[in-house]
Amino acid sequence: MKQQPVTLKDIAAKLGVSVATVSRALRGYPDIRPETKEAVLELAEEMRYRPNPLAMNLRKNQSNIIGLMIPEVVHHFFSSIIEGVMEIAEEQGYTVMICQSNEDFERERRDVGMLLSARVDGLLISHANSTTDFAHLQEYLDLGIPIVMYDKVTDDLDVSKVVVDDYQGSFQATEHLIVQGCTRIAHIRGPQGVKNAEERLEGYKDALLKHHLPVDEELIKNTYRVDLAEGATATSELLSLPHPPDGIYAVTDLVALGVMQTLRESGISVPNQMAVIGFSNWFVSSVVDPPLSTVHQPGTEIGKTATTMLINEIRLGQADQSVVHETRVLNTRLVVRDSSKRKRG
Amino acid sequence: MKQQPVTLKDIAAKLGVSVATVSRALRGYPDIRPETKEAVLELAEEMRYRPNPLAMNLRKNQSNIIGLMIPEVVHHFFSSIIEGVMEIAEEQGYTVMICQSNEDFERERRDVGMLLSARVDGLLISHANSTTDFAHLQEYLDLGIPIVMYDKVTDDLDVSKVVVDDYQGSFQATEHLIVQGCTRIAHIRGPQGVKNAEERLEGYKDALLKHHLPVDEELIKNTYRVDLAEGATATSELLSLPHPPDGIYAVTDLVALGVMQTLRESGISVPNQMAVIGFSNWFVSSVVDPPLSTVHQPGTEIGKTATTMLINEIRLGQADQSVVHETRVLNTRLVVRDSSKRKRG
DNA sequence: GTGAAAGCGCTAACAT
DNA sequence: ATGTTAGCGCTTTCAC
Repeated sequence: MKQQPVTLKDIAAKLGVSVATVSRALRGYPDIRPETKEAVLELAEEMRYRPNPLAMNLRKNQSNIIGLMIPEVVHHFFSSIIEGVMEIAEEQGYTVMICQSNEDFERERRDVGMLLSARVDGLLISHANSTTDFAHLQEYLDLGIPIVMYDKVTDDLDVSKVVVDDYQGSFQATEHLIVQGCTRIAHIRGPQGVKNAEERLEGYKDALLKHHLPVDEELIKNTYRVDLAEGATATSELLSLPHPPDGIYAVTDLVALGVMQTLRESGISVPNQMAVIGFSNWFVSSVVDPPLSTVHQPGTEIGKTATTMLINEIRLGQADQSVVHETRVLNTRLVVRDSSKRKRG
Repeated sequence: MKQQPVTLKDIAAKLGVSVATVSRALRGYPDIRPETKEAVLELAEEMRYRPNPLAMNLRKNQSNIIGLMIPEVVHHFFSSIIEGVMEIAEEQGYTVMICQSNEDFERERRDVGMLLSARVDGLLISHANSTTDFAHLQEYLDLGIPIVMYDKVTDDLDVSKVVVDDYQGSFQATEHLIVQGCTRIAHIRGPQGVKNAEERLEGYKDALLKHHLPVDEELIKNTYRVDLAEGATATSELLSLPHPPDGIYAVTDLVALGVMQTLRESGISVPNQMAVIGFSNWFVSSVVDPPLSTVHQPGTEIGKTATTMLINEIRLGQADQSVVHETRVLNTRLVVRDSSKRKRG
């Protein structure tokens, strides 16, 4: 009932030649008689021969699989990264094995181990917010398996990295609010110890300093899960301050949406009473009312760049050549929409 | 520099036993001396042995890989399906290889072939809107590789399927608008020949008929790419009708968002002048203003169900047992938000 | 120019 | 209870 896939042996048998000859013909090996080659190619085509990657890879001791650790699949920013990764991987003959950490360190460690067991040739990872110990990744490096970190990276590991310029993006977002006339700008920040959250905080502070505005710790709110609800809570707290802000810069669009919902419920008009800006440029930001200003992070580009770098390192490693790690910083782009656009005067 | 992964041979050598013994100890084979077993287990742990799946799979002639064809990765509905698929796959020891068809038939055919070459044990597919020829899938069936279709399915193939009850969801959405007092309800429909688009159209028509409302072809608009812009265009056309509708039911939320944008620009108030409802329940629908009523499609459940069914068929096939194909219809759920909620009276 | 044989890491008869 | 052998499909010496 279930027909077996065609193997080299099948072709060899039908042609009365050896398996080796068929193999050589198929991979365009030089020392082969043209007629033989042609006969093989023709029969292979006719029998719909497909090389068995498991056998090939076992032989070469490689899998042609790239592991991708991603915090959340259902998330515009991350799914656009996946898209970029897949595009390059497919183009280069690699397949992608995706695992979702859900921002959970234990799960990350388990899945990273699973990918190692699956013999991935390289790993792309944005680590969970809760990750502080990188021993599970060091294990890869000890085995000579390259890692490229993207988005959430750490200085603790000597690997190549792809990040966006969080500091610059954050600086621009804050400065934009200042230019719009805001003088008390709150920042709802990301989790402590997470690099890009820290950089965004720095960019925010430096923009204030540049414009001789005070950095008021009262106006800096923390998040932990970085979600809608935390944006809402932080906003309520900010509104109940004796001297509330006139602008809010949220660490990510989702949080900014929570901000906007609470403002709407509180009858505060955006942008005139309160200017709002987010970070990431999710699709949803463009369709809410008022459309949310934000900082665009080039998700697909991050995915493409990281994958290109990783495959490059994989190939260098296979050729026993030395690799030089590098950190690529991609530019963000300020996207001004109505939520921060004050009328002139 | 690059240390080789530990193999059974390494363990056997260190322990002075044969490879077979080590293999047996590791897989809990009965006929083995407790001391031997313990020694093996201990050393394997110490040496951080990980079985090479390529070797095991080559032996068993299976890959433990599930192929997943998905129209678009960056799409809330589809990424939640991916999440469901990954959850079950990981739980069952399978890995997922994802390919994106981008609604392009040629790309779908190519990628389906690539997955076949990668020797996937089974295939999950939502076919592209443009797919009418299913020979590339029949090839799987001929090879005894199970397929489960989800979301976009066809009657042309004898395989298991997972769909949502588009007809019922559509009927409910339309009836809801009628109950809210709409008497001229437009439908912006999905592409011709695509099954779920046709079913939604039927549900719409039948709801009108049930309530003795005429089906006016003028009020049925087509889409091809099913995007924001088409929703906007269709709305403009509907508004310029001599007798415009008082409710719009769009085939999917994205289209409904285009509808809402155009209505806002035209100064038409939602829901009172025009009630709007979409389909799919994207995350974005809950955060727009007014929040968009819609029909929830359980994406994660679709992914989980389809994967469970597929793995089941894979295992039955491996055990040479017969499989019975079935079609699972998951219920949709009407989500009423402000875009369709008319004031009483 | 082509065949024979070894081996990638593992499992499963078949021996002992 | 353990070792020996063969083989999964493929590539790559080494012969001839």
